[in-house]
Amino acid sequence: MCEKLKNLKKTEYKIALLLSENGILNANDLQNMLNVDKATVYRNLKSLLKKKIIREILTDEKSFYEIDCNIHNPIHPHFECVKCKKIYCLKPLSAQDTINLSHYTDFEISSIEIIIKGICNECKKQF
Amino acid sequence: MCEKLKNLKKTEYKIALLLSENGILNANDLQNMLNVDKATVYRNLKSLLKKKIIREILTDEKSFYEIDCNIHNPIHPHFECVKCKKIYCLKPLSAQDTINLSHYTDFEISSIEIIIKGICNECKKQF
DNA sequence: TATCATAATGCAACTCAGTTGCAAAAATAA
DNA sequence: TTATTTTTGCAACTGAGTTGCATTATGATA
Repeated sequence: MCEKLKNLKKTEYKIALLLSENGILNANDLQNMLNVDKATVYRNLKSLLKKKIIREILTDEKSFYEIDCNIHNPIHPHFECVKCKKIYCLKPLSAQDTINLSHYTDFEISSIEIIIKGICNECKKQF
Repeated sequence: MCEKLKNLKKTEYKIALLLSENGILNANDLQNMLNVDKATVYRNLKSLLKKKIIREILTDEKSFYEIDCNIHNPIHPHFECVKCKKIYCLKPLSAQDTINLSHYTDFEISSIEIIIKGICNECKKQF
């Protein structure tokens, strides 16, 4: 359990816990699991994002969320299957693969997101 | 001018040209520049995407598009300023920075998108 | 415990990017 | 020219995410 997760409000904490246990989820998943209004889900997701407790992964249609405890869940690329729309978390990049951001001095960088698109193994079999 | 751009339909071609000349644009930009209905813009963008003539960059609120002529516009990371929402094209990764995708054998990869978020120089000055 | 202030929630209405059905217009074929 | 196919405009729709507001829950304070 991450230090970060202490001192959260009730619903924030529940969301953080669900994401810790289930990996990557979208707002609708969370709404169903928590049985609360979608406005409540989105409001809590926003405050968790602001506190940098969760990360957002944008896809074609909706956003997904995952916990941001660097030790337990280091930053990693995501794979989006264009057929089934499922999101897969990929292995974190190895040290030598890590992108060198030091050229980009014109920007104050706060986050990086690598999205790889294609077709997953399951869908490859089916089509 | 890319080979790819030959044999396009009229509106497809106009969009491809605008993107070649202007870099990165969104659907609304294109609608205004072309003076056509937004449905037409989106339909043409979709077919250009399918033909792999343009690339799509997803951001928080809307998508942006850029031409996909590998020589003239190689794949590169994008920077999204969280303040002004502007999208910047960054220098392509150097050879040693290029991500090694060979581990990800469970997936048939078709595209990669690296989005870096933060605050751009302009906004840094202002706030 | 009762009272007050503040924060969190539910609900409904809204926004806005993107999609879709359909009829009209344009392009192409015959 | 006429017939067929493709593209467009329009208007209505979809669905993710937001917002205003009244209600409920929480927490502080006396």
